[in-house]
Amino acid sequence: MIHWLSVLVQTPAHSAVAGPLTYQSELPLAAGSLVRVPFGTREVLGVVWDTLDAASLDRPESEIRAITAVLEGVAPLTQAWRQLVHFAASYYQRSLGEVALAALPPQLRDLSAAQLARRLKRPASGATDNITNTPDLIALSEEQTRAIARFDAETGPFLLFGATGSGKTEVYLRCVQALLERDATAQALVMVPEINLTPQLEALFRARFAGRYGEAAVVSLHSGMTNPQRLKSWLAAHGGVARIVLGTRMAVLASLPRLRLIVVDEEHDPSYKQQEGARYSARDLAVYRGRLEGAKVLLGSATPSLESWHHSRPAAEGGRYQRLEMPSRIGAGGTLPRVRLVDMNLQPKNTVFSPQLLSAIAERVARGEQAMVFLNRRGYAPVLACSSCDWKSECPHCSAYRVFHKIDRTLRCHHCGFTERVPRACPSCGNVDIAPLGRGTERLEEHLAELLTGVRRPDGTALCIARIDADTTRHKGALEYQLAQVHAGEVDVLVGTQMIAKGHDFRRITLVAAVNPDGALFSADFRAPERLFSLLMQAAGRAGRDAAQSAASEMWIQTLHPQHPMFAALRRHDYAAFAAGQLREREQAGLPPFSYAALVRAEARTQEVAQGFLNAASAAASAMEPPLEGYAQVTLFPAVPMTIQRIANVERAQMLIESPSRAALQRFLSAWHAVLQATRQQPGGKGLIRWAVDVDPLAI
DNA sequence: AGCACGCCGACT
DNA sequence: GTCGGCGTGCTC
Repeated sequence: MIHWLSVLVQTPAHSAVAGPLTYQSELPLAAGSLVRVPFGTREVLGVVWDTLDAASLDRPESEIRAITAVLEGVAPLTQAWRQLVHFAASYYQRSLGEVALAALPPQLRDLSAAQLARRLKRPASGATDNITNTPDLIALSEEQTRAIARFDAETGPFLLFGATGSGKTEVYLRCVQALLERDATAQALVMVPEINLTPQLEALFRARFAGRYGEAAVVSLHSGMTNPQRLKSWLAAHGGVARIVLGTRMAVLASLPRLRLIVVDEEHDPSYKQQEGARYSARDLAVYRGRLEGAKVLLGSATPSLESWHHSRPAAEGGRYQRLEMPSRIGAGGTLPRVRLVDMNLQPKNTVFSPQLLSAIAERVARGEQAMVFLNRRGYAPVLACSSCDWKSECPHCSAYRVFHKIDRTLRCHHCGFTERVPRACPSCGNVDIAPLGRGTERLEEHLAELLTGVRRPDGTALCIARIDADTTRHKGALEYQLAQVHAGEVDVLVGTQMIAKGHDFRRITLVAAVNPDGALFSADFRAPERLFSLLMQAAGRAGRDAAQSAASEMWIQTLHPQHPMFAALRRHDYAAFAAGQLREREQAGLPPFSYAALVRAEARTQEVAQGFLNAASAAASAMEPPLEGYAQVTLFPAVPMTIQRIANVERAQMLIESPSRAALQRFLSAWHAVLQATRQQPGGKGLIRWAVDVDPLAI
């Protein structure tokens, strides 16, 4: 007997074969089964999406090919997982096949059925050496106890609003622990924003749970792992062996048949939004998945996203999340670092380090303490310029300057990667006097070393300055090595980008400084103040984590706008006041979370083609009779060049679509999809390289 | 997206 | 005479 199946394969987002494909099989196969199918000249991995009856076939039976193999030994994916994939694909306007296949480990796609069978035969190493000691637990603070009690009693979703150092991680651990003890098969998913943060998280969870549940019970899932490791973790999660899955945003789509708890740490972090392919928000999908699968969702942050904060307002005002508050730092009487603003208007122009800040740093070093200096710009100088003509180090392929990296004397484009040796003389006029403009971490480190020469540690030895950014941590293990040096006290002053602001616990740092954060204050991006506030709060949180020192720790901010209301809120560590102000502004301006937005992006050789395509698709939508679903409730703006207009010789344009109704925006986008696709075939789409929709974009 | 087919320049 | 450049077109 022949069985007809609809099967998802990895089809391109906007091609003609975006939907499930029809295959035949001699064996009946359940939805969710993994199969290998012939596809053109290749054989690819497929997910059985549905079973079909002969009457509903949309093409002649003779044209339908048979599946090649079934991946036996891998249980079919659950209905809940398929529903999640369906939601993600439709909400973010991508094909089912793209989302489903991207959620599976890459090696599963590459391995033939026979190879996989061989892999599965290998016994899982580290057989569960059960029933060892439970580590001694430290006493919880009153705030932690209360948060956990409410978490147990209520259904959520929860927003754990906890100051840096208030012990959010311990709350996650206890919530996971309670779940695993209560339910012998339950699984928990714990997400962090960055790969860098997974090793320390894994160590923590292992120490707490491996003794009782075995080494195999804790697995990680992130893109920094090798393909065999990822496959192994994925299979452990899919098979229910892994009880705790730790990972980055991609983990939200992992197969977890017994999922009962999802933790999203640092939920405000922009890294949770995927920036290519299916541009999903792992935080938002976590909330959706929790509701779908009956898993509790716990979002945690000291500076929540305004969206989550708004959702956690009192239920009487329409809030949907339960807010759990932990305002106090553990130990040291709960003191948060003192925030000091330096008015740079009172300094000579182009001062990098004010004398006050310098002497404060020197003082700390002399006392044997550590200081940390932030600048969100790597390299030596963002631009190199000729002093006699108007030559600047523009990238020939992008509308951006190439950054001067002194260490290897190169000009590097941070967008397309184009790298050249620094020219000896100005390429335009031959003048040999070409000079760096502005400063990055490399130059900051150099400058600081000059300014602090002569400063000694308590033992009389010279001070040591180190830098941590994407350039110094390119090699595997480099970050860990550098962090260890800081922890060991070999480093007195640490210079770096936001990489060092996130998550790492530095016990002896008592001073944190942001030397030039002003750029974000008046940025065109409406989320810039939110990001800056969060970054500065997080940075401040690095200072004085050691209870004995936190009373004396300081956060220094040099700014030309000391009267800006954001700094007033920061000074009081008053996120609530800052958020209230921002939300008021957003409401008045009709911005998220009070409206919903999507962007359509287009790429072409010329700006005219890219914008022309978008405007043509927009015009086509407005000419539809009857109007497209939801059209009356959306606003389409004219196409504009993107902030970085050209990258790698590709011109980029975008169009904003806005609506007060999320549902209307959704309906419109799905209806408009076909119009966009048709526009591409018409003269208006000639020369278009690609287009894509970004729902709930981070920046507009 | 792959991977074919298809039609024009510099190599053994 | 081939190897190979990437332009267009298809994949149940």
